[in-house]
Amino acid sequence: MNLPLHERIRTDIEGRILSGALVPGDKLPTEHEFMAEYGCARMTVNKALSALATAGLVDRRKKAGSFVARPRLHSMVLDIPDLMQQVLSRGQTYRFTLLERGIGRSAASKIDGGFDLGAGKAVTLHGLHYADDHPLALEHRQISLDSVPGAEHALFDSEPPGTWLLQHIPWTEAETRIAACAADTRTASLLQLEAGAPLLRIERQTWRGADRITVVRQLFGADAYDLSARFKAQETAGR
Amino acid sequence: MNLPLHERIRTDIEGRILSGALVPGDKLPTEHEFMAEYGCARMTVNKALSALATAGLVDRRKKAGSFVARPRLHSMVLDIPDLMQQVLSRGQTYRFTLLERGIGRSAASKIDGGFDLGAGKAVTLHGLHYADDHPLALEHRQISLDSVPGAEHALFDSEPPGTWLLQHIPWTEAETRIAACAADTRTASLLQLEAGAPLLRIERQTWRGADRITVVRQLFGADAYDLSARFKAQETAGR
DNA sequence: CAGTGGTCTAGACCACTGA
DNA sequence: CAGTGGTCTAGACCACTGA
Repeated sequence: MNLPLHERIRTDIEGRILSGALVPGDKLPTEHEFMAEYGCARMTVNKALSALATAGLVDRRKKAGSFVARPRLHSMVLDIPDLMQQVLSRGQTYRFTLLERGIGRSAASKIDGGFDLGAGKAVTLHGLHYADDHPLALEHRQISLDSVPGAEHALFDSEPPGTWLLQHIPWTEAETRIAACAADTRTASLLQLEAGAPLLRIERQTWRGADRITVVRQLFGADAYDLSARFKAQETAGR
Repeated sequence: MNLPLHERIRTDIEGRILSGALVPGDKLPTEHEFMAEYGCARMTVNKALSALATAGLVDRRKKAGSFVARPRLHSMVLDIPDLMQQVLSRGQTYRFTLLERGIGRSAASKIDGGFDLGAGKAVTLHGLHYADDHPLALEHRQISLDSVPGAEHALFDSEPPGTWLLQHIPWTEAETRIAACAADTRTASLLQLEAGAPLLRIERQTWRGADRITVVRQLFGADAYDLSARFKAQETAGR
């Protein structure tokens, strides 16, 4: 427990805020006052306060000073591990089966839900994820061949398309939508459920810079999956 | 567009990584080499590289140097706006109706799903969120009276419990689970759906430090709600 | 105008860890 | 052992913005 000084200053101030000794809106001492309090250079105080500002715990305004920020509660970190990894880490066997595969204009077999690969050519894939030989999720995916030419001849037999993509094309941005829906008869039979059974639907589009990489929709049986997210309040409130 | 120097160095290096000019595993120049390249002090280079390390784009190892990090893809930022705010921002009217309210040991009417307020006393609330007088979500919530004594006499008529809590007890940590389920007959009738209709189920527990604040389960009709998350790849990969 | 934070410098000492 | 990043100092100049 021999933290650097700027970390100790940071956690010290953080403690005053989280304990409620300082409440949102309260003014913090100035950097010069902290310098005197901790007997250190201003850069060291600045590093601690800047980190707290980046973390969203503190608002800093020139001339006015630094203030305890009002909590922002509009985002949380959602853990979405790779499906194959997650199944394996539970000690189950994992398998992916490709049901269907086609190549064409991406608009032709568009995945509904508002996501869109644009006008170029794309590979369209339908497949099933299995955990311990029980169907876990039905996947419908398009991969842009403009952005990922290598997808044209990839087999997707040993690893599922999502895992393959991660290793070939790191993405820089993704958008995810999560909803519930009822299974149609075809989906129900593939997932070994009854028609109308509730499904968790996850749709995601990913980009690399301005290039659209892939659009995917995954359907999970209600008992098969849940998402879990753990969030420490201000750590991602930076923007 | 007159960024400070450390920001320009940062975005410059970031550009080399995102464009693919530098790939994961590549060694970056040392701080001294960057000093020469940009003609600045080492602290300025250090600030840029430290920010990239915090963002997860770069791994830094003493003696060895700085390297382009392998992408980590296991978390994304999920926007979960306040329900009342979201309804109002769509231009709809919002209303919350309390159906039931009780006080007792929190264990007695525990919300299933693994979340738990512990042994203390708690207020239990059942209520309905309405958008434009149409039921949007059924909420079942417990609030710890040890952590939030003021909840005992709060009315929850003008604002829903979640909004009330945000303004009284800022939380520091939350865990969320998301799943699909089928509506039982009582839930279906309250949400004006048919029994067995698919629902999106969101369960959340929040803490303030070590204190458990609240456990909530919200059930949304499949058409009524979806979650959306947008994620820029490495920005939250800090941990 | 004057106080505040934002940035930058040119050094310094050190811990760590790979060669 | 030697190179690297981690930290810290004691200054400096400046832009911003509230009084």
